[in-house]
Amino acid sequence: MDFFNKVGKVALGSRLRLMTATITDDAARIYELYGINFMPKWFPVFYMLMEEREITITEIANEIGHSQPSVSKIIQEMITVGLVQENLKTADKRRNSVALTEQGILLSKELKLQWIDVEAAVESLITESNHNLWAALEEWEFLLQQKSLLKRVIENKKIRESQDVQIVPFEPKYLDAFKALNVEWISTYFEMEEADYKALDNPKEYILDKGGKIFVALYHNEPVGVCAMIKMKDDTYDFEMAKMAVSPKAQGKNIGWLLGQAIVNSAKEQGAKKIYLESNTILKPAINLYHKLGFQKVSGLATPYKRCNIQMELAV
Amino acid sequence: MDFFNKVGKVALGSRLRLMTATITDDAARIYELYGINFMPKWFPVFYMLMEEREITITEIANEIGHSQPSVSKIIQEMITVGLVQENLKTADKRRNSVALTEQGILLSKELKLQWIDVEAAVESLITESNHNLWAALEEWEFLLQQKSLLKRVIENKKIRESQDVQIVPFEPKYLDAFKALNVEWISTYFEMEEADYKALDNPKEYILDKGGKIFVALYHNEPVGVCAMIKMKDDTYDFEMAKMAVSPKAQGKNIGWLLGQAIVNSAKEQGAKKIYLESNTILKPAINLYHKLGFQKVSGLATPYKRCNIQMELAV
DNA sequence: GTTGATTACATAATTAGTTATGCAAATATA
DNA sequence: TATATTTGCATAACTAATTATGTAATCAAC
Repeated sequence: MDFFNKVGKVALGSRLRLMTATITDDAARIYELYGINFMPKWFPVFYMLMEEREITITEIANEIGHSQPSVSKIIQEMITVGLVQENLKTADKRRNSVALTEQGILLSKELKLQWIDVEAAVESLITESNHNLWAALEEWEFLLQQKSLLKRVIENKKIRESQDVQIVPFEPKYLDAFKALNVEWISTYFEMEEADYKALDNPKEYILDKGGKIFVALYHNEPVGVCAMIKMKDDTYDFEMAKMAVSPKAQGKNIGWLLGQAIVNSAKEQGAKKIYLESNTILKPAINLYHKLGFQKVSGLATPYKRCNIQMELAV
Repeated sequence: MDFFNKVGKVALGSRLRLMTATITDDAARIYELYGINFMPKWFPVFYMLMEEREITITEIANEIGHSQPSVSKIIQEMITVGLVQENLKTADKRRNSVALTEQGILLSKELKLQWIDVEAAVESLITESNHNLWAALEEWEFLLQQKSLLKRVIENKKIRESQDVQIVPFEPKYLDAFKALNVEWISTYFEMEEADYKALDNPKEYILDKGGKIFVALYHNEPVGVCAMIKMKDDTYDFEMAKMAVSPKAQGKNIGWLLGQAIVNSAKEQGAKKIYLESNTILKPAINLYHKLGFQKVSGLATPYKRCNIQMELAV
């Protein structure tokens, strides 16, 4: 298809669909050719019955990767043409144990001959081709099980969008954003406290003038994330990472990571040894991010915040 | 899937179906992720509209390999959500020329970003894998267009079944079969003639004793095909190939070819130079077979048969 | 030993496509 | 130029799957 070369690999799904359709169409004609009264869609179920002699519907579904209702219907169809018998006595009355009838067993012998020919035809296609479709499918099943297409796309989205994110130092024009972004999440999960108002209303006095820094994340030149590093008077810690906030509208763009990295790098440049932070375990994505940045849990330090139930540190 | 390794390549269709399902399922979730109100199945149609600006439904269908009703429905769905407009004035009033609306064009810009991410994800899968699924699909589309799976299976069936066919020399016990098989086809297409009865009733006298031969094709030890080589008194030709008959029940097993080969080989062994035959052009498969065996059309020879309207020869 | 959760299955509703059919417009043909 | 054929499309009917839902049987936990 010329179409697919034009469109590119986004059309993988469509291309697969078409290939599937051509193959199954031919499959139907092949059964006709052999004069066998058999529907292609019965194949995987029938095959399981050939192998297992007696098996339940759910077992078949799990094995062949169909839904249970799908197998249920196929079994019913095969019962009406006399290939399968059901309700073989089992202890568990919910289970519907099914098996081939005499006629089914007879048919399986005919089918085996046909499958030899089909297998040979597919083999010949594989031999003729440079790219092994069968092997590719097997490999892709594995790769997609490891990490789904969705996950892979999310990753790529993050990377692409984080390229549009700029991390810049604080300027007075970001004063409102610094407060608003923090108030947004704090008041969603907790309550604003005295210490919050101090820092958010007077960042110059409480953060910058004391040797701290604030970074702002811009997405398309809009401030969508902020984070502060506050100079500590402590012996062990040089800076506290605090007031990190990312707008919900801009989530999934790696912004937290980029802000955290900016803080850590800046601390390094200033010769810091250790960074400290306080948080709450209900903020799972945040805790996750801190872990990724390298922070480790510590305990026992004094804090002015009620909402703090976890403390972490990072040796720069 | 363990199932597919157990079953083997007959299950290619099923395996493709499952892969298609997983990919399209994820595709739907990807659109959700980007907050785009767009159905995966719209994709190929929408893409064509992006490329072509104005295009008819049948044109789209042909290009993307869908049926026309499928495109028709998709277009209608996209019209109801305001992405597409229809019935742009054309000279030909049957045609329904469609195009993106302003809103559609706007959406296409969002979609392009998403497709970049999907393309990158597929690319990464291709890089991670040894077997290139995309390339395999392209190659298989080509190979199947050259020769469909059905045709390939038919070929394999012929080969397998012709292995069960034995070509043996005539024996008295095949006398009835020799006559019956010939009467069957002659009386279907023509009328039995004087010369037919002579040869079929007394093959010993009219064929074998004069230095000719008869071969019988056995399928599961049943005589299902016959063919005679009759010694000719002519200067140019050594033998006439005649009375070839294959039971309709045993067609498609290459039996004609095997009988013909037996005749040709036997003629060679006896040092023959040229073989002759008579036939009728309404027997297309037979004429085809003679061509494959190497026979060429000649003309102008006398014949006792009314039904003869083509004469052929083979230089051994 | 009752109650709640889980399991096995059937049935119903939905989905994304397909063929089949019908009709009007356009084209070919006698 | 009348008539037959072809084309473009919509609509209907069907297909092969899916999710959603309901129900009886079984298992688990107090």
